[in-house]
Amino acid sequence: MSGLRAQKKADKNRRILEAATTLFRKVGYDSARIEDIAEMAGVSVGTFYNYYKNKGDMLMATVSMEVEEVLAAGEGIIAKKHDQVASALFDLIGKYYDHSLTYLSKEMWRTAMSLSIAQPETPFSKRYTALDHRLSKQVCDLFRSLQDRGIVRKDVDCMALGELVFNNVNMMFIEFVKDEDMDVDGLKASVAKQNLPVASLISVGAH
Amino acid sequence: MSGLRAQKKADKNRRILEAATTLFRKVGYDSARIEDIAEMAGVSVGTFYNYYKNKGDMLMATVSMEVEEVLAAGEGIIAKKHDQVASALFDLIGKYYDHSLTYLSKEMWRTAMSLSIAQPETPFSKRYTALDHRLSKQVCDLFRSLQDRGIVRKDVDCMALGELVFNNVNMMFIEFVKDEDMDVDGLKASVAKQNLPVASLISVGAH
DNA sequence: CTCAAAAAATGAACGCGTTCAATATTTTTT
DNA sequence: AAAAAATATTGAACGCGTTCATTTTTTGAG
Repeated sequence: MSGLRAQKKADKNRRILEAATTLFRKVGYDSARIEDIAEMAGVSVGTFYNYYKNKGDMLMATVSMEVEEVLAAGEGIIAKKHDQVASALFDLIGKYYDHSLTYLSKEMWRTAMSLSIAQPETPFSKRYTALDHRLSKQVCDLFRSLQDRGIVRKDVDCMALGELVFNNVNMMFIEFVKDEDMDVDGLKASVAKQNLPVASLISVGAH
Repeated sequence: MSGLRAQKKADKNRRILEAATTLFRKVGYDSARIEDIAEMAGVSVGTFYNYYKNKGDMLMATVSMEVEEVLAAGEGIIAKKHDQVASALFDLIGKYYDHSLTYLSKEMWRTAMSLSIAQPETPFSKRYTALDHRLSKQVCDLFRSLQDRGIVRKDVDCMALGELVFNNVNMMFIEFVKDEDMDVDGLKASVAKQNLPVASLISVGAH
């Protein structure tokens, strides 16, 4: 039987991933030791490193899942027939933020962001950055969609503005995960306030 | 002589700081081992930890110096009599970026940012965040100053817009330090492009 | 079925940041 | 000036992520 090796491999992969995510959520990323993850998965420490390049790599699976789902949900929001810039932005960004803690804790987000900044040449960082860019592009797409439907002024550079707005969304999310006391509603309110001048200025018919 | 202890202390403090910054710049933050810093400063490893809480704390001294100088320079920019929003922003932000690599390398910036995100409860992170907020406030101040002088429309929320613009400046700086190939001019050009729609929309008399 | 090559698993050892009990130095008290 | 108290220094030891030489398991050819 030639599939025995592949089967064992898939099984171990699953067990390690399961053990890691369980422990990350239970005791936090930092306190979850590789030794513990390996033990819970029923493998040795060395085997862990056969399946994952390092501890941070384990996070990326979860981050990826999280962001992919958010991107899919975002497409649905963009397809809607919004009649206001501010509310369209609020919907899209709200979706991002609402979903953000589904699989990841604030501590896990902090670790992921921290890693992606500290070691930009790693696959981890590159994948993280790529996901960020897709989110950024989605905000641009929303502006363009609104512009096509006559909600946003024709003379606005949607790409530039989308990047600006998304970078603010992202930076505010960093502040959010840095502050254990801040809740999603507070975050959404702050960002909505920051977006308001922009929304009002680019709206057709305003002023 | 009662000052002997204080004198020795100050001397060691200076030697450690000097050794650390020298090594950080020479071999990079990660590769500079505490053991090496201690040896170069002529003290033991334990003594290093008597003077600095941890390795990251050593960075904060440098980051502080860097940002304090930038803030001072920023005040000068704000005091100028600008007649265009776009060019005023370009001046202020350009000053930030031009100064950014004076004392710190990209790697040191990455480490500092990474630490401030990963461990938000540490004094390091709190000081870093406080510096960020002062920079953000300065951008708001610039908008308000332009508004007072009739360059920016009266109905614009300068606070909200300043935060938005600064968060973009900050996020773009993160991308900059993550990419060893990107230069300051490229960074300034990208951010200028992102600011253009905003500058144009809030300018008095435009449209 | 046998055996050699390939693939995978293992855990002891390493590197480095950090801690802490023991030691040394300086200051204060008498 | 001697003893006691306060403060500073030290480096061996610890924790944990990561590596790697060795051992075990699986595979496919003869």
